[in-house]
Amino acid sequence: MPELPEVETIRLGLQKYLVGHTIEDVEVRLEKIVQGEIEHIIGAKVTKVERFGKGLVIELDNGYSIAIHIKLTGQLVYMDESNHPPKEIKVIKGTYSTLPNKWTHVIFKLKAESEKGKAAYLYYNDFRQFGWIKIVPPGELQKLVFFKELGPELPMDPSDKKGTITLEKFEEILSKSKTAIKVLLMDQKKIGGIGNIYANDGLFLAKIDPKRPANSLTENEVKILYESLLEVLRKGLKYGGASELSYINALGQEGSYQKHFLVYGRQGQPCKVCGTLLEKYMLAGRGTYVCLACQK
DNA sequence: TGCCCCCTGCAG
DNA sequence: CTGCAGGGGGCA
Repeated sequence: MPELPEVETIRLGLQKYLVGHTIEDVEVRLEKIVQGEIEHIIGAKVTKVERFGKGLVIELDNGYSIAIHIKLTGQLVYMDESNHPPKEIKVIKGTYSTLPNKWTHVIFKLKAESEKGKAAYLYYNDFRQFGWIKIVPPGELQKLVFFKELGPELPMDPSDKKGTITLEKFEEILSKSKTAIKVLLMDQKKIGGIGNIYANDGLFLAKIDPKRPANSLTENEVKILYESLLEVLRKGLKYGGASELSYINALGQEGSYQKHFLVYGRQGQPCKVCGTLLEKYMLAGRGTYVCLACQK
């Protein structure tokens, strides 16, 4: 998923449905996914769900938190007792199943919020098993490598100015690096949240060649790229993320940004601007999609 | 800064 | 069967 718009979509769902629930029990079916001591979160209540780049943090009322990274194929799905009969959710492209299934590695059992409320479950599924869940003691979140080294983000919400990357800051980040611009955009230590889909689409929208050294962009190109990235990220969020392989939101629903890809995954198909057939090549080990006519 | 690796499953 | 997949950590 697993880029900023997808993780943010999951966060919005968890914030809505998880907050207020008390964790009654945690069933770990695949040990390597979970680090830390489970007993510290039993009996604690969820107070808030935050996102840092592509990482999620579930905050608890006893000061502990649950840090989660779903990597490429993790899923966090909330279901309460009203889910009868159990609905099927997408597991992998073309494969649907009810929960829990063979890819469910952790199950959080949640108490009802009130006597009348319904008990619920939060399932963590991950067919490639790359994701992780860490039980973090109070105040120790910043000790995790992922959070310690995560760079600032682009301001998805125009009103969110704190700690986000302004155009001036973006210019500064690019000017200090001669790495290929696409590789820099995806470097989470420099900029948090952008992955392969939105880097490809953003560069296309800005008409910039992904291989260009970051510091070779003109002032105007930097400005256009900044606005293009914000546009594709916001569009991704608006469509609830891109469900290519296995991404689904906190209720198990698919997003639809994949229907609006500009260049990602569209090699051999015509450019939406000029009609030239799009190309694909590998750059730093990642699929890179371009219109050779539009992007310079 | 670049490569290999962690895994499983699907497309070609 | 081989190669590739929204990520990123650890190593040279």
